[in-house]
Amino acid sequence: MIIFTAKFILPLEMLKEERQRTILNEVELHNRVLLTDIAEKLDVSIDTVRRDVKELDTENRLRKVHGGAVSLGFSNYSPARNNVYALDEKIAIAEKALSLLKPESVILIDGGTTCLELARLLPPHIKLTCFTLSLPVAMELLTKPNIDTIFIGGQLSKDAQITMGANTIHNLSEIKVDYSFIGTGYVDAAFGLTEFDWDIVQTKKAVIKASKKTILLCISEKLNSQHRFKTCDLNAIDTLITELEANHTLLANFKSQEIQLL
Amino acid sequence: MIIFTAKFILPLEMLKEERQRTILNEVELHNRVLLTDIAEKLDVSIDTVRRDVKELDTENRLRKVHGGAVSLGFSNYSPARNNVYALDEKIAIAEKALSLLKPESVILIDGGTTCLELARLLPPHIKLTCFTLSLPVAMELLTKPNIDTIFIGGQLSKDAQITMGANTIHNLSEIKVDYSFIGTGYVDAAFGLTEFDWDIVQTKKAVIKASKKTILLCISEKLNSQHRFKTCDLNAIDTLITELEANHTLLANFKSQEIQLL
DNA sequence: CTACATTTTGCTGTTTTTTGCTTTTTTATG
DNA sequence: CATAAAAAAGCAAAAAACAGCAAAATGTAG
Repeated sequence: MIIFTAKFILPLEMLKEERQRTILNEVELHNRVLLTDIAEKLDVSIDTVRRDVKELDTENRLRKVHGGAVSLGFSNYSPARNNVYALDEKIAIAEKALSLLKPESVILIDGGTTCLELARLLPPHIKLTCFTLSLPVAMELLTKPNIDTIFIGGQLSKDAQITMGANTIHNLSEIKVDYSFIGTGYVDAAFGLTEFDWDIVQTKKAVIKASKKTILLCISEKLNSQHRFKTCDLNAIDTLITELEANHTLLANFKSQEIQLL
Repeated sequence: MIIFTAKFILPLEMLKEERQRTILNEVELHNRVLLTDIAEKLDVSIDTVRRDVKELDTENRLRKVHGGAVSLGFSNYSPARNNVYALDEKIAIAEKALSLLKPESVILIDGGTTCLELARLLPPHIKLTCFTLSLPVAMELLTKPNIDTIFIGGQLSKDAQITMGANTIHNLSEIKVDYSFIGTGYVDAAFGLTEFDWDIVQTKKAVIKASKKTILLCISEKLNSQHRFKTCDLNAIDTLITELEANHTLLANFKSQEIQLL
């Protein structure tokens, strides 16, 4: 494609102010800009744009990066803070899950941040017998006075901080819980639950087998994604809890199945 | 003046920041990613992804592993040990215990603050297979790259933060380790090791039975004290480690026995 | 209106960063 | 120990940033 640019046809001389305003707008709209794009769009040299962006950077109105600029909120993170990804969504899911809990029942809580959130939010008065294979979940459950915690032994995975492997699977084969709350790496209406890791899949299979009912906790962002190893089909799951309303568009694919949406 | 500008079909350029943000999202969403997957998804070379992940790793925003990256997740657990009683003594004991460790051996580490200190001080390079029934010890062992950790399952005690009970004892009956490092509530040259709690005694008995050699870690303050339930006689112990010199007066009673003092 | 200082802008190298490629080394795994 | 995959190291091309300079625009004062 060839663009003909007649420079003198543009009589509107832009003030520096206006230019910078435009750049800021662009950044706030798209979270990022390329210097070259701006230069072309405003028909000024790349150097001018660079100088503008540099100024805006020193004024802390955006952050200049190699090749462009990004909005300040874009890369904001606090390393010290307890930064769980999508924490609000996970809390919403955990709260829905809580409504399923019947006192005196025997449940199993899987690893992962969503399940950990469920463990955190368990009310102190509720009486439960709770199995888990996640170290952080177990730590959390110890703080609940009325929960009897049983840890499923086995080889510990440094990444997932859960026990897995043959011994764990064998131990799981000897129990049967009323409900298990599990997470998954990926879920798809057609392909079911999948994982990145083969060992995790084996463990999750054993968990599902050890459960009368299985409840999947899953933020909507994971819906319609898949990976290498398959845990189970979707119909092995009894209830799917996301942070969305049950009739949300994104859940349409999952609605037809014999699965309870929450 | 007329300017002819030949505009190329840009392959939608991505800023480095955007790429890294995408990688972080993926990691936080699924807990782990493959470098190759990311490279394909973002349509950049594997080297670029590797460099990005390396940067993010040094910034402590994820952990780089062979072939991919994993989320830091909840691994930033550091149980405060500000208020550990007699910490210096316990560190001294743990350091002596370290000298007993042979690479590639299979050991068991009990619960209690002294044993936890031993776990903390394990050097990162040493290769060990390590059993434990203590939640805090297990958490600590997860941070050691070359230690294979196996958690002995069972019912969790809220006080001691270890598994115990029939299931734990049964699980212990099926293993045999080279060394076990145990603590005790009370120890006396004549009465042996005793505890306040009956269940703990049963568990410790099972631990000793599962060990070729048993090493008792014990601060001198506990010497010559006793309580209600008996774990074992002193001669069931192979090595006694205190913070004292082996020829200290307080250890006189223990010297006569067929027990190694350290 | 002119003379002159100041700011802005675009242009010219030069330097730095980024990125993909190749080769070598290391690591994982059977 | 052999094989394959991944990481590391080094290199070169391309893009971007930078520094300096000069033309143009703007402002100011006489």
